[in-house]
Amino acid sequence: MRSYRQYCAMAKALDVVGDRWSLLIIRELFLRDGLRYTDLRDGLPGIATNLLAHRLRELEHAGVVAREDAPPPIATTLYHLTPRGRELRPVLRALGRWGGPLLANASDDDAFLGHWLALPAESLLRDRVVSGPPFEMELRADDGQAVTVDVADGEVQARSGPAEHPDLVVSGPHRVIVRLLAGRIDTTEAVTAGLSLEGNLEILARLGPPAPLAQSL
Amino acid sequence: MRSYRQYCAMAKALDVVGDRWSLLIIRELFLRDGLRYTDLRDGLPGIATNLLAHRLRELEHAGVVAREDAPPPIATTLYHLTPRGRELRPVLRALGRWGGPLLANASDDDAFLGHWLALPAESLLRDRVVSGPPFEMELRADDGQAVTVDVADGEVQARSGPAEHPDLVVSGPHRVIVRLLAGRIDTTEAVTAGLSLEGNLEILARLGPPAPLAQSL
DNA sequence: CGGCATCCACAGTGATACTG
DNA sequence: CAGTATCACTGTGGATGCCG
Repeated sequence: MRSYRQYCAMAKALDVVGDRWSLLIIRELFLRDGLRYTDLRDGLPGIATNLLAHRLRELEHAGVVAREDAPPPIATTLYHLTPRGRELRPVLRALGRWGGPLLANASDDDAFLGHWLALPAESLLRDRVVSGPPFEMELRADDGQAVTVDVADGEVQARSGPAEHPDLVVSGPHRVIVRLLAGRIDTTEAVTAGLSLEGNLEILARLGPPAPLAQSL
Repeated sequence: MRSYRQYCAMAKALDVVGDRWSLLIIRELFLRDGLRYTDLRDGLPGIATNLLAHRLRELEHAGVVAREDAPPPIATTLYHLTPRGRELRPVLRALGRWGGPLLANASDDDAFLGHWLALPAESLLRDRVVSGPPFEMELRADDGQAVTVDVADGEVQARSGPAEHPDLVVSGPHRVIVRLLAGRIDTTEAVTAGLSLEGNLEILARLGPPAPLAQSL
């Protein structure tokens, strides 16, 4: 993208991350750091491969992304966020919160990947019982990809991958999972809509209330 | 912009505000709400007029911007942010904070407009003496445009336009003003670099410390 | 003058094919 | 696996024209 050529912090930021696909590439690296080129491509349905290669070079040059020649057993290069790139987290979170309500009128044939569930999980859930025992929840979308949500000490952290000892496993259509996370439906309605809940259901009461914006999901 | 077609809140947000110029148009409406078309164009150096018209229609359709037929004396239409548009504030702030350090290596011929000073003023300044008396500071960049900074009760608010009874007037080259706001230079250095400070200098000590990111300005 | 629409040259984008 | 090459297409920037 050509520069805006404005002495303004926002314009300068957009000069770096305002290109089409750039922030979504960074989203993927946030969700699962240390990705191969093909993993990135698979995580970005719709991107053209030449464009991904071009963006990665731009972001690397801007100091947001770093490539690493993977350690011996693997013969590939891995893409990481630099510390400077990780400072984009507030930008991603603000965008995600603002965009949440727009999911309500999403198209049925929008692409979806299970590891994306980590985003609404972290942005919509709160631990209401700070003194409660830690617990682990596994979200499993229809594509089989699992996300682990760790709740402890008032903090909610989500990461890609299955849980070791989940107290609760939530699996089913991704749109139902997201609406449950947003508090738009309760567990009864979720089960009716095709969700499967296995484990300790009571821990769900500990989560929430969802952020106000989530109400429109 | 064509949609990313991903069931992801970030992608949906970028479908709406990810187009080139869109977030900068919203920046202008944040800084000075109720703008005429030409005011908007003048506040966005480099934009093509047809593109501005196109973006405004898209943003209006998305519910971010609303147009208003101005009240009788004036015969023009004014552009506003809707409540939904004003919810983009966290996005703009996060972007501005991240982009701040990039101003350090800005080009000398980057465009600048005085009312943009409201952005670094709000993002970099803090009122350290919550119990202190309110005061007013006027920033006046080289283009003559003034920004008023109101400090009271631990809050810092900046708005476009001159101050009624400024306790301090800061005028000079915009890059020097920004570096002073960021705490990269002190008043002595600022004056050496061409800044003029008129009024009560001691109130500057009440402002700051600047956010960590600002240190690289 | 404010608020666009039209036109054009060019840069960015997307789909597919191909290569080391 | 990790890209590069090609090419049709679309978006962008700049200039200019139009109309109340």
